[in-house]
Amino acid sequence: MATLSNREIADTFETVADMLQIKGEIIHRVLSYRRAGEAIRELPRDLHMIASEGKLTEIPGIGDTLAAKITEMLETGKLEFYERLTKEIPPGLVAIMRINGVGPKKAKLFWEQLNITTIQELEAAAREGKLRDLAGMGAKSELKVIEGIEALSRQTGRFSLGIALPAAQKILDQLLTVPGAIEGAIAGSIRRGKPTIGDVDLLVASDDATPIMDKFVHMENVARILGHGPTKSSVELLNGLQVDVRVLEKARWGTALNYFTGSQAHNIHMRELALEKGYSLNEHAFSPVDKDKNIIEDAPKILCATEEEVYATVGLPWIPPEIREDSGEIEAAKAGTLPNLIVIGDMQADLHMHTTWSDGVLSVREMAEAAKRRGRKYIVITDHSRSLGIANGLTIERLLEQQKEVRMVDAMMAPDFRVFHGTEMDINADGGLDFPDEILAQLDFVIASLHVSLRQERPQIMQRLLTAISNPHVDMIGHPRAQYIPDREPVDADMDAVFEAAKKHGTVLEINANPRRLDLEAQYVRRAIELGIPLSINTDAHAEDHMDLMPYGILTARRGWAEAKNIINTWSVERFVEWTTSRGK
DNA sequence: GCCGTTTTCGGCCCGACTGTTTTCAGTCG
Repeated sequence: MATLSNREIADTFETVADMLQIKGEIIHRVLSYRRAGEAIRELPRDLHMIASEGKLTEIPGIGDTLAAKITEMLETGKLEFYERLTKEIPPGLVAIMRINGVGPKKAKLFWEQLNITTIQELEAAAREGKLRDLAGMGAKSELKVIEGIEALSRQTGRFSLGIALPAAQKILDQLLTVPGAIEGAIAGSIRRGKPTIGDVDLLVASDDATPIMDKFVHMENVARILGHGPTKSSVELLNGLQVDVRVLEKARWGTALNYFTGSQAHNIHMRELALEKGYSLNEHAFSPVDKDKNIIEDAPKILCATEEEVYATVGLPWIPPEIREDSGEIEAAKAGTLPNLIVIGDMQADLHMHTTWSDGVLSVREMAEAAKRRGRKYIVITDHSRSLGIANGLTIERLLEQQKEVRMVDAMMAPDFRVFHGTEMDINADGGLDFPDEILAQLDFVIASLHVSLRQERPQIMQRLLTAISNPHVDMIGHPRAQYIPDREPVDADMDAVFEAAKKHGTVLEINANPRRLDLEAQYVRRAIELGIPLSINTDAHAEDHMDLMPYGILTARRGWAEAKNIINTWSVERFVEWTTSRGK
């Protein structure tokens, strides 16, 4: 039977939303499909499982109608409603809407007036000058379409947080050198710690926007100016990254930072709360409204210089940016049950790293000292195992040889700092583990990870993962979904079953802090915590500077509502030793 | 199409910028 993944169903709903919008459906119906698509995309559980429990309508944004459509897709592999729509609206128009500056109205215009249904046809028409005479179009709009198509072909999709965050900081630092710039912040999805970034949102407080905007659009790495207004400008950088800058007065910093941090869903919820309190909220201020929700012009507005004031005005405590997704954080804030999210200072240890014994660039001693400089109290050396030839994986003989060196370094650095010996053992393609139990029993901490044959079918992947999770010597699964951002999709794993097994065997699941991984992702972190599964945040460092990637792991954990108590490497070394010992080492 | 200590019907967040317009529609976030 045809089976669809959460992602394919989310894609279908979002495509349906676009098609309905081209049709001119009322926007709220369109948004329902779009919101449902987003909700499904972020779901930590398989829709099959939720459907079999009859709980589809418990997903926020899914009612009876959409639940029935999900069920239809799960059972038949397709959606009749979508099939019908494709006969009415050419699917190519959905792709045309991805061009910057082209929305549903223009897509429909090009289609109805010129019978254009693909990006290729649109580009040809634009180059022949056929678009400029259409109603509402002109020579400039025609040029924008061409530029938009060129930009689209350059685009490599979303950027990883590890690329976007440093780039954003660099630009912000430049803008803050402009005289009159008082304060700056990175807002948007970077501030919320999302693993992939669509565009960069920067905020600068100043009484004079002009010089800041000028500096911004004339930076040397700007490929194209997308907009240049008095308070807001946008550019596309040479690497394709889009950056937006807003300049505002310091007195409105709180509302602005809150608004531009998002998420959009969180903002909408905040504005609804504001209306309940008798105010219209925007990025500038709270404005008193009458009972028809019209702004009372001469009534004094409330300006907020800090985010704390914004939340206080709607009767809430400040909510950390990482959980502003309208996924329960506002309800938790109301109830006084916001989590006490983990911070970098809670981290006592790094349990996953590599040395020159396999594919790292520093010795055991050098890694230990690098970790100590960063305030860690203990580490585990976990080089690759024998089957991973490309990474110079350790044979049993070399592993035991390495253990002597680790013990020596540990003796040198103790008691202030401890170095333990472990492995990052491959879970082989045939489902076997790369070291026998009697060898694993001699190690302090055992990670098992998937590195090869990642495109296997779900039954093979699950057999491998469950073998590793249930082995009594395996303490942790490294980067459990084996994704690589943005190029490689995660393995096809049944995460419900992974969680069930991890819970049963007390096996730790890793939050790999490398920004190319960030695996587990936040929605799975949150689910694992709900189920009481121990987690760990590690850098997987292959060099000294990789140890500085820990904050990315912290961001991901915070997005998953993690507190220090959920993360085992916040433990003292004594507790860690006690725990590994209790696991039969 | 969703949702409900204001509602099972009637609501559903808000503004900046652009390009085409003579006062605003479309797009984006």
